[in-house]
Formats: sequence, structure tokens, C-alpha cells
Amino acid sequence: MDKFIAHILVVDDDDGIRSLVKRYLNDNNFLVTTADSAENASEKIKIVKFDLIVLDIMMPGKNGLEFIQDHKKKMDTPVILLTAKGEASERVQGLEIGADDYLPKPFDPKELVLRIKNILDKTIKIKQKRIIEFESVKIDLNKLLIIKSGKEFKINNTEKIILEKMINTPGKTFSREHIGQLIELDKERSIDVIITRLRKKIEIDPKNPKFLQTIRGAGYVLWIE
Amino acid sequence: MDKFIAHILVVDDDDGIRSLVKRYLNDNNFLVTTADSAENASEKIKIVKFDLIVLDIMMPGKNGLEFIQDHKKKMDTPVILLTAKGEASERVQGLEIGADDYLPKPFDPKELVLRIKNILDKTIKIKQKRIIEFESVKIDLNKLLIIKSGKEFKINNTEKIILEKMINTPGKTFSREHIGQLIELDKERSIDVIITRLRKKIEIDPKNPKFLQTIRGAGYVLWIE
DNA sequence: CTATAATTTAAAAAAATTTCACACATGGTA
DNA sequence: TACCATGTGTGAAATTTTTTTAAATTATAG
Repeated sequence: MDKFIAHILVVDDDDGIRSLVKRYLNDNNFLVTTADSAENASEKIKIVKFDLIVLDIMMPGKNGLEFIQDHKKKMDTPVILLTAKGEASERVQGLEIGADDYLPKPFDPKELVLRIKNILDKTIKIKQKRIIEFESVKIDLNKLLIIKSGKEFKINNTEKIILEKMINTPGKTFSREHIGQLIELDKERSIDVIITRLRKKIEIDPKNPKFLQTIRGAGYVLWIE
Repeated sequence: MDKFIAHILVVDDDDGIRSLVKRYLNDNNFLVTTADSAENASEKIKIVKFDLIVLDIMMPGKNGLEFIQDHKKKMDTPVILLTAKGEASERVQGLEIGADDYLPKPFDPKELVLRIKNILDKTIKIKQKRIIEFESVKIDLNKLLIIKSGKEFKINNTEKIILEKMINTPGKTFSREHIGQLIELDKERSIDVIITRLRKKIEIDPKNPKFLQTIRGAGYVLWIE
């Protein structure tokens, strides 16, 4: 599951929470922008399209619910509300208005991350390439199938793992060590054998690899188109 | 889909909450059954297949989290946890274990209804998938029948349980262990046999499975499109 | 051109899966 | 109840797939 980085806007007037959340989300591989008020947030969403907004309800000036009301119609960005404890009625309002989730304070940042991932999974179907075609070769990671000039070859699990990675970063050299870690194998010669087998399946002329090439001293690359 | 009435199990040791929730859900057109303990709930889910479970975490005897752990593997019923306020870590645990949502106490029954509807919307559709067709194969879990190129094969209970799960998450790999838990069998070779028999029924060429594939070292996947 | 290092390949070994044949249970029927 | 027919689970053998090893080949630097 390679490298889609979600951009998240964190809106809270409390500096402490803002920086805590920011740091935590950063560590979890999100790209984070913050705003200290609803007004400020409104500016930012005009400029950047975020993948998700984490929004405190209680803020001086416009509060979180008002922010949602202002923007929900035009915006399809999912929102997670942060509510002070016991604000049951506000939670209800928030959900009715169109928040996608809420998190009662105090919360465990871990939970925030869980919730965010949960929602992102639903909304952005992390679009990974799973079916690619080049020349007369088609690789279908769903059906675990390679079709080369009409002939079918099955992809096994090991091969799937390697192809998944390589397909999503074509042109990147993968060291044997790296590949070994992916498939939990540490004998380097064994990696070679796996590559050879893969070549038989994806290369038109396996002895002269065009797509899955060796980088001597460094590893292997997949070159598509 | 006209008038599907969801059957909900409410599990809480507190009489007050139980009856409050029951009444409120009843008023909102749900069919409600209650249980005053995890043990009691375990009995009931053996007998009735609920559409959703509302589960208090804090209970004497087994608590809610334990209940989920006991049943999650075999059960695909969604669970909403009721947590006392501030139980941040338990919420996290609950979500990690596989609860679908939680509601911090004190809560507004209105919110509970919102959350329930929300989850049911997501799950009901999926649960409905009981008849599927791909290529020249039709699987009908209602009639317990597979029709492959005109020929009929009966589905037995074991197979039904497995297919039910696999059909609803095509592309997901099911380990033998997982399948074993579903059908209460712990000999791994026996699982293989069951798969072989299933293949005879659903595969056009059982020796070269296209739909029900082996993921060596990991288990089996169903790929339908 | 040669020596050396790195990669490829083929074949053996190991591991995992499939299949077979039988045993046991279940339910129907005489 | 005894008998069969059918379906399901099990262990073991057969098969298939994957990993390892080692030999052969190819590339590179001097």
C-alpha cells in the first residue's frame, strides 16, 4: 500500500492540542496543516483541498458546528469533530449536520488516527494500481494473473507482493535486501530465482529482460512504458 | 426493500439504561431484545441472528471487550460500544478489536439511533449479497445451490458459512485458522479438503482454480468480479 | 584478456497443498 | 432395530510449489 499521503486540516484554538495532534499525525505519515479558528480554517480550505478535517467544536468566534454549516454544502471533505466530554447534544447536532464522526475529549491520539484511517478508507479509495498493461503484457494483481500475448500465467503470493511494490514505484531500484524484507527471505540467491521466474512470466524475451531489469550491484527495477 | 425491521440486541447490566434504550429503539421501529450480561448475550446470539448489538463495556462478569473477542471471529454482526466517559483507552481497544462504533455515556438516545441507522445502512446492503453470478457460475446461498454451466450442486452448511464470508469480502485472504474458527474445525488438512470439494462445485476447471485460489502460506481467497 | 565478482540457471531439497481412501456419523427406510 | 445411502472429517500418500544449493554464465575492472 504505497504512499498516498492524506492531507489533514486540524482546527483548534488550543495551541497545546493543535501541536500535539499535529505532531502525532505527522508521525503517522499524514501531511498536516493547522488553523486556530474557524475563520482561519475557512481561508485555508479555499486554497487547499484537504482530504479530511479535524475540527474542535468549542472555539471562540465561530464554533465548529457553524463552520460545518457554512461549508458542508459545497464541501465533500469528511469532518471529525472534537467534542468536550458530555456534550451529547452537540454531538447529535454535529452528526445531523453532517459530520462524519466525532471524538470526545479527552482522547487518545491513537484513537484519532484509527478514526481518520477508517474514514479515509471509506472516502478515498486509496487508489492503487492493481491492473497494469504494457505492450502485450497485462498484470492483474486482483486475479493474480499475468496475460502475456494471450497466454495466462498465475502469480503467486511472493510475486504478488513484489509486483505490488514495483508497480507502484516503477523506475525505482529495489535491492535484494529490500525485496528480501518484503517477502521474508534472506538468501540473496533465492531472490534471484524469484526474479527469474517472474521474468518468464512477464518478459516477452525472458533472457533479455526489458521490463524487469537487473541493476548490477544494486538490485532490480521494473520499467514499464 | 420494503420494511426491513432490524433486530437489535442491547446488552447492559444497568436496568435503567436497558429499558430506556429498549423503549427508545422500539419507538424508532427496531425490534429489540435485551441481555443483562455478556454471558446472557452469548446465549442469545446462539439462538437468534441479530442485525446489530449495542454493548456496554463495563459489566460485572465478562465485560464488553471480552464479549467481542469471544465472538468477533465467527460473527459479522456490527457492534456499537457504550463507554463510560473518559474511557479513551478502552475505546481504542474496542475499535482495534473490531467494534464498529462506540458511544460515550452519557448519550442522547437520539444519537444512538443515528449511529445505528448509519451502521445498518452500511452493513445491510452487504449482508444482502446472497446470490452472485460470475462467468457461467451462479451461487445462491438462499437455495443452497450452485449452478455451474447448467449443472446443479448442493451447498452444505459448512460451505455456506465459508461462502457467506468470502462472498462479502472478495479479495480478502482467509487463513486456514480463520476458516477453521468459522466452521469449528481445527485440523488444517480438513480445511483443504473442504476447499477442494468446494472447488469441484464452483470452478470450471477445479484443478486450475480461478475463483477460489490458494495463497500459499496464507490461506485462500475468493475472486469474483 | 584475464581474474573476479555478480547474476542466472538447473537441479536437489524442503515445504505446503491436494487428493485419496477410509472411517465415522447421521438420517431415512424397511 | 438393522440396513443402507449419504455426507463429512481424518491421516497419509501423492503432487505441486517454493527455496536452497551449487554449477554455469555473464559482466566488469584492471
